[in-house]
Amino acid sequence: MPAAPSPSPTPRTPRERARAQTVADIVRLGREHLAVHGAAALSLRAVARDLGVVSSAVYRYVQNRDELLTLLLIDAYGELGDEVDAAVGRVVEADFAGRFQALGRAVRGWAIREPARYALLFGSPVPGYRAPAERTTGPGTRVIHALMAIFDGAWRAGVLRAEAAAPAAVAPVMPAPLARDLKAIREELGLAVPDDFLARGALVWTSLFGAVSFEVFGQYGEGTFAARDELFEHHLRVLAGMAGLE
Amino acid sequence: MPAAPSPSPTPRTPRERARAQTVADIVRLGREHLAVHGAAALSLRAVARDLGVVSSAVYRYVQNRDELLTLLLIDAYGELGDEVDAAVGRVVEADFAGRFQALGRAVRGWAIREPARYALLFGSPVPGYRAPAERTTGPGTRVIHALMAIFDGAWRAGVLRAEAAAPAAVAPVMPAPLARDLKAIREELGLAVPDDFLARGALVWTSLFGAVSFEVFGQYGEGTFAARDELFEHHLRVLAGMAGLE
DNA sequence: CAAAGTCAAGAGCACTGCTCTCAATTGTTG
DNA sequence: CAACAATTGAGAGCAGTGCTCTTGACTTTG
Repeated sequence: MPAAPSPSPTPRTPRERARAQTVADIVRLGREHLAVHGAAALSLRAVARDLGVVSSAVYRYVQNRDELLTLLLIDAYGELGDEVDAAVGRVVEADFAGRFQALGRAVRGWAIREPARYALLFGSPVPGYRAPAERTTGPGTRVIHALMAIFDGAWRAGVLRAEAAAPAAVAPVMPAPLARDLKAIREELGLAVPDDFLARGALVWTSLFGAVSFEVFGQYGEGTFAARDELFEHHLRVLAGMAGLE
Repeated sequence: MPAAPSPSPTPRTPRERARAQTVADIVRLGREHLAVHGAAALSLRAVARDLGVVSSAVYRYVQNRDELLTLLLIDAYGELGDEVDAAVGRVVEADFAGRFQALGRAVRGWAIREPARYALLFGSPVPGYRAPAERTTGPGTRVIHALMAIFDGAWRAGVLRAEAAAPAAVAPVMPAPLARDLKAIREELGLAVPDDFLARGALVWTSLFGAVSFEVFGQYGEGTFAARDELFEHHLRVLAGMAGLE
């Protein structure tokens, strides 16, 4: 049973230390392969070769290819979350629009710098691979939490434009099932923003990643949109306005 | 040289007819495999087995795995484009908001019904595979063209809310490089909508696919948003408002 | 110091994409 | 209609993949 012992937060024995180091090396090499060749081309044998070890040996440290993918998933979520948090933290707390822009730029910057890892997180799911929710939901929700914290802070500060949320006939009332979802989310995250802003926040969230994905995955046509930076900045402004910021 | 003769719009000789039929069978089987197992798991050998033929035989009809992917790409783009066109056409031409909603619902409906094929079109690119632009841009631009036609029609009809495009300080002036891109797009598609609406149309485009991708790729959390239909309808309304429709 | 635990290596299975050769079939043409 | 040529399918084979199992050696621990 080569499975790693579950309760090993800090390696104590020298053996555990060596083992943790080897696993870390495997993740590092896997990250490099992932960045260069993409997720579907991630090969345990190639990692083993780079590690200077025969292929079967890595199965001592990693259960299978899927578990390595999970480790890389967590690793990538962590790095993205760190960069987003750092970027947001660099803007003064009261500047909600500025924080939102910083978040958006951080996501886009990381995605462009790490297209393969971004694809692993937000692209089409790897066939046959199902991310274990209990290990990935935590790191995977940091960005949306940061985004919602900005919107919620703006609401509490009273700087969300009420007119933005319900201009003209844009349904100010939520259907019951959706209102239930929004209520659960608001309670779980300890938010105060009302339904329409919350739902708009979700749309801003998906729209942000939609714009980034289009750029990273090459969905924009060849000739169209050479001014990617300016286009994204424009989108950020419009999205901020859609959320009621600024 | 087993490559198919380029100019073969309509097969004339019996051999060409049989050949075209075999290629069609391969695409059909490939589509089924794609729908069930996903793009990365698409196996020429498996298709050959289903075709009742040895693996090397299919190379007589399809150059390699990548070309089969290209055929499936075109096939999927075509089907999505057909469904979108049909859905839009079912709404009276003057009802621009209705046409937009129909387009959005058609995209989402097809994506949910065909997640693997949707992932092939709009998910992370298949590693090592580069879609040949000369064969895929045509079928691949039908949705955005349909979307832009709706916005342009609304503009020409004078029903785009001008206030939506430039509320308060939301940059009414475009940076020069972006303005150049927008000008080129407007001229190529024969549009009349001004810059800000055009850029917002692009954002609506990416946002629509962002929302659909989140849903299809399972990016929403487990418990969150059980009311997917209502959420999407809300998003459609907000996006329509963002574009200035309605 | 010996037992227990851990490890790397190698062989092997089933699968993949793809190439090449060879024989047979098939359609076309003199 | 028969001969020819193009086309096709089969099979072997190469290099790669994930993964399992056994074997022998090594390290840590009681």
